[in-house]
Amino acid sequence: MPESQALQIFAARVRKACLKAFLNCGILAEGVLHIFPRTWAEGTAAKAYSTFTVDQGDYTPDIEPTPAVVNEYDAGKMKQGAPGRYLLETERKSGPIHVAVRGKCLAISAGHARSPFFYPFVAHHGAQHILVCHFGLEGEILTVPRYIYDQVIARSVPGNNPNAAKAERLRSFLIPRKYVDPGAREDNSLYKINILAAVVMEEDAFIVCDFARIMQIHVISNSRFWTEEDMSPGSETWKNRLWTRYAGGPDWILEKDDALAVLDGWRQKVLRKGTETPIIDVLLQADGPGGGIGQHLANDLLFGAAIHPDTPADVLCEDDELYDSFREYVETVRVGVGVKYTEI
DNA sequence: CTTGATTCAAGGGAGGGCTG
DNA sequence: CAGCCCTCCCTTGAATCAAG
Repeated sequence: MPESQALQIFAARVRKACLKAFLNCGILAEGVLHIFPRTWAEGTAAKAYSTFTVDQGDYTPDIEPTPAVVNEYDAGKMKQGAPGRYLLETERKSGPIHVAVRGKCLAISAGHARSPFFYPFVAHHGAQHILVCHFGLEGEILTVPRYIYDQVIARSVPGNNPNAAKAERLRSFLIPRKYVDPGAREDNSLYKINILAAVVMEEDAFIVCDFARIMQIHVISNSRFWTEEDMSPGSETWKNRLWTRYAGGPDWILEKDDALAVLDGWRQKVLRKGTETPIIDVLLQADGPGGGIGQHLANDLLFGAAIHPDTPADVLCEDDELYDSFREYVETVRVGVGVKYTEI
């Protein structure tokens, strides 16, 4: 699910569900962060690869001191003293969920946050972690009932890597047969799922999974509690910490003025230096004027703007009328092309 | 030498097509 | 029919190639 609009819709649904829960029960949905190093990629001799990175900030483990039982396979992949090891060794305290999206990246806060708006009289102590997801090729985030989540993570098996020793380290979780859809393949092999991390609530869990193990996750911790402000466009956290791990942005939906400025700057550069790269390829560059909108949305946008994807960038930039029509179309981009808020 | 453009590898499941 | 091979799915970033 590397698509901007799919993430925006997921985020909108989470916010709606949280608001509904608050209106019905008077509390915000709370969750804790689980990580599963046993499912993470480890790269090859020829190519280094790291699924996980962490920004510990000023967090200290004594904030969440309750010891946790560390799974042996997780411990094998994330050794004592490795960055982020504190996320394994102690129990997380639960806290309200906040969600933010920028381009193809999604961020979910979990654990011990207290919104000053909803909890004006509660002491603001404790820690919180934000899980930032970069979905890469085929990663996705799903919502599953908590009782199913508990069954699935209960048992891990060797993954499908042809190297048996490596498969032992790159593990998968076993999906109980009763949850396999009718019509799925009918052989005797195991049904597996790679859950890299999860935000776990009382009745549901958001699971971050990727059969190819190519997506990447980044955890940001803090000693002070996070706020909704931290997860909003323009905040210090938003600008300097939340999204710095992965290339991309400004977001065409949430940071439109900045995105248009980048687009205009890109045009000037093309006019000076010229490039025949097809506009579709330009939009797919994470650092380019598309800011990481993803392949499907880029094609949808060009279709909506009536511009052929293979149009050379200099043809688009040198024609005032063509460029202006494209720019005006970019200004109309909302939560997703062809998707109305009412459908969410 | 610099810059830009292109190629490649990383990952695992699914399904089509072929062979024994 | 089992088993195997091949292709598709699609992004990132390093490596390589090409042009100025």
